[in-house]
Amino acid sequence: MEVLLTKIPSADAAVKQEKNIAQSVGHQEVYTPEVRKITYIGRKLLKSSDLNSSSLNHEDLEDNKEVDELESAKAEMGEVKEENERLKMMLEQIQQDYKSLQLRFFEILQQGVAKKPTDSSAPSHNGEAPEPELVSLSLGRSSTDSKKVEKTTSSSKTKNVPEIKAGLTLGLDSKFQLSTEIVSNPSPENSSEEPKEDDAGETWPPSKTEKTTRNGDEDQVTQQSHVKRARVSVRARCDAPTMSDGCHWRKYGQKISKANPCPRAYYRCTVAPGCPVRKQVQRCSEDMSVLITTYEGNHNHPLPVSATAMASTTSAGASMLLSGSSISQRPGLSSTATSTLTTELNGLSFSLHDNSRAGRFYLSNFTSPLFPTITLDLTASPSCSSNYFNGFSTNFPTTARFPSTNLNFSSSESNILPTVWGNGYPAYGATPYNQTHSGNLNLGNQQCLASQKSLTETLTKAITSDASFLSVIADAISSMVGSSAKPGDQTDRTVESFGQSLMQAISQNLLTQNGKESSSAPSYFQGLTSLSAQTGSSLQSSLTFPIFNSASTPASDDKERRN
DNA sequence: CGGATTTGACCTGCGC
DNA sequence: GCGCAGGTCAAATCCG
Repeated sequence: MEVLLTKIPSADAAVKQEKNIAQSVGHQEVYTPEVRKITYIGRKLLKSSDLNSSSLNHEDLEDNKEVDELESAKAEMGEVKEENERLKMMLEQIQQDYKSLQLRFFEILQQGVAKKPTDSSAPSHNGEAPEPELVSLSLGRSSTDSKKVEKTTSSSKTKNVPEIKAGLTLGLDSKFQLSTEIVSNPSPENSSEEPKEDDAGETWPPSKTEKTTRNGDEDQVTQQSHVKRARVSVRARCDAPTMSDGCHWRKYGQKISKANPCPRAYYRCTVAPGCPVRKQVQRCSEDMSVLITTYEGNHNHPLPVSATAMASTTSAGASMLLSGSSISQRPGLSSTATSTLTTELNGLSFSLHDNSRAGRFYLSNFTSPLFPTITLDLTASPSCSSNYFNGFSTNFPTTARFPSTNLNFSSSESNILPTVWGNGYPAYGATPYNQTHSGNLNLGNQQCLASQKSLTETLTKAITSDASFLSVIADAISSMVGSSAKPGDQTDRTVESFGQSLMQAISQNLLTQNGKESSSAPSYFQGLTSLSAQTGSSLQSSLTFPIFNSASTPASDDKERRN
């Protein structure tokens, strides 16, 4: 009987320990092999205790064994607890770093755009252009490269060079040229619903109908919403007449603009009647292989799966743009000198440029100056990266009212995206861009060149072959930009951990957008996972990236070129 | 025959 | 007020 009395409490203790382990582990959300081991031991003890309770003829040796196992289990439990504490502290540290970095990022942004109110006030009287902002967030591009681009851009144009307040380009240094122009009107407050426009069904632009049906006050409101409407542009190398974005479009007009000899086609979303979303498609005058697509408006209907990625991209881009605009209007912030902040994250160079004195201007030359435009530039080739800036800068309207933000997702692999967004049209693998693949990975750290190249390739593939990933990046940046900044934070590690912040934001957006979908993860995502794992981010491996492949491709390109 | 595209006309905003 | 440019409309046309 004594044996039974001693064994039963030990079994109870094992059960209690197992429960405690489960509770503590569940609370910490950390499941280590040690925990599983202890749990297994506890179950084992409980099982043996049940057996012993039924048969009272076991020896004391077995009892001593169990006691020893229990002791060891207790010791392991203590270790696990300590490890959990360490992990918890690490998590807190990472969160603090992320927050501080985010705050620092916004400080830099605000410093970059703070000069705008003081500068734009005086020159506006002289008819000069208000200075748009260009926030530069460069992936895989060293600061010197960025400066070089800026230098070439600014040097090539000395007259009509409005200043850039701040530049944010997210690019992989490469020769691959892909960019798209998306126009979207979702201001943060209007992105979900735009009663005045979307509810009306047909609203873009509302000038005609509203003028006849609304009074003056409503016109003011309309004008305000009109001003609020943001455009997101994406430039892409594409031989197809239009870029596949998953939606169905109907062409309703075509015009030849003054600045671009290539005709501009106007499309209207026909997925649902009354959808206010329009898009403009125009080829780059400098490089006919570059297709510039401009989206504007919010879909008032459920989107096909293949169209959600681009829609989220436009929405995120527009949100980012509008967020930046609001920041730029903050008063009381002193201007800062041109600065370039660069950090290297696992071989990727994150550059933050403040071009407040760089004297550059970035605005789409074919989008109306009435609309704030964000350009997602995935190109870095001579014709559409540096020349892209030059070309636009020379054609910028001098009365631009809104800042333009450029996101440069450059890639050296020029053959990736066209095969995806170009509806399987022949890729640009034969172009010289491919030959400059690794030579332009100017990441600033020769020691990590191999890993840099591999990571750059991974990200490049992800960005260029899948617009969903692009949207994730846009969302990530949007979330970072859209957050409120708090002054007075530490500045030492902010730049250094900026890349971590970005990657965390990307990871979070990845999980948010794709976490519930399951499919085989693309190879580039595996690379991203490893990249993110090294930066303290957590990624899951079961993500899916829908590819644009179902959109209509109006066969009007030849006819357009005829005109 | 129905849907999509073309294309000239028209509207609107802006600068001079 | 006029001219210009961007954007849209709608009849004509094309195409599967």
